[in-house]
Amino acid sequence: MLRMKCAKMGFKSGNILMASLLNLLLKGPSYGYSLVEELGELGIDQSSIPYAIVYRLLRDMESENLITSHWEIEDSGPSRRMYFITDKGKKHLEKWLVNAKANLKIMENLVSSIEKSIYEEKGGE
Amino acid sequence: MLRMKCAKMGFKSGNILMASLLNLLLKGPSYGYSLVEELGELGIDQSSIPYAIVYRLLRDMESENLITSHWEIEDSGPSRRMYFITDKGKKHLEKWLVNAKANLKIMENLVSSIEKSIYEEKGGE
DNA sequence: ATATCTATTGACAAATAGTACATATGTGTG
DNA sequence: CACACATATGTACTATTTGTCAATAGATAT
Repeated sequence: MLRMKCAKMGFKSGNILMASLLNLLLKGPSYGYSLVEELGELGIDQSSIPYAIVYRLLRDMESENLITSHWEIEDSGPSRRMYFITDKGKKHLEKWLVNAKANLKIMENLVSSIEKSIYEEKGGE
Repeated sequence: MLRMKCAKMGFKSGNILMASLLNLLLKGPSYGYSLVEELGELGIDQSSIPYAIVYRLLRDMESENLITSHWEIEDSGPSRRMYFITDKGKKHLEKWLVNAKANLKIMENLVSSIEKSIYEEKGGE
């Protein structure tokens, strides 16, 4: 708990960004640039997600065989590296989900414990 | 969102461990070795919390004035560095709480979105 | 004596995240 | 045409954070 230790799931698995990307790719293949925008459409402050970080993460995920890619040459505009989720990626996401749900409960407990402490500390009771 | 970027709260603030420690110190002063055990009593796998990490974090927190400390010489056993939460530490914990609650909602949304995707992917509908 | 428990710390290594810049194609505009 | 701009990816470097290992030291038990 506590640190959402990555080692336990292996490979940057505590990473929420990775889970979000796998989630998007589960809905269909996509590429780096677009994925950042898709995240933005989900109400996430896009400026907080540098492209370089997403690109790197995608490459790391590919080297872990969670996704695969190939070049897609466009008639207009630069080529895109299209990514596809693999079976391993799907399983990984499912495992992440189980872990995340457990972490959520821990966080909820911590939050309510802190709320109680603060209330009591302020002379509630 | 997504990365629970520490920079936003400043100083390792995404750290759940830190919040847990501040929470314990809000209930009363304590010292490193004991704090690890207190965390253990909360059902947390103690082996996942190396002492070195807690000790370091406490020192970092002190250098940020979230806590203060002084040596307490025991009649029996080695001396202990007793930590006390400061007003700044209390305020910090309150701010952390607000942020954590927001992050919880984001995580909940992500989790339910992933659950939905997986369900549909598996031929639910 | 020497092993074990309590208690803290320092030094180093590994993992993760962030910044800054480089590259290249295509489109629109003056 | 020259230039800016949007699309698209990547590399190199830096900084931060986390994890591991060993050292130290007093007290207690065998």
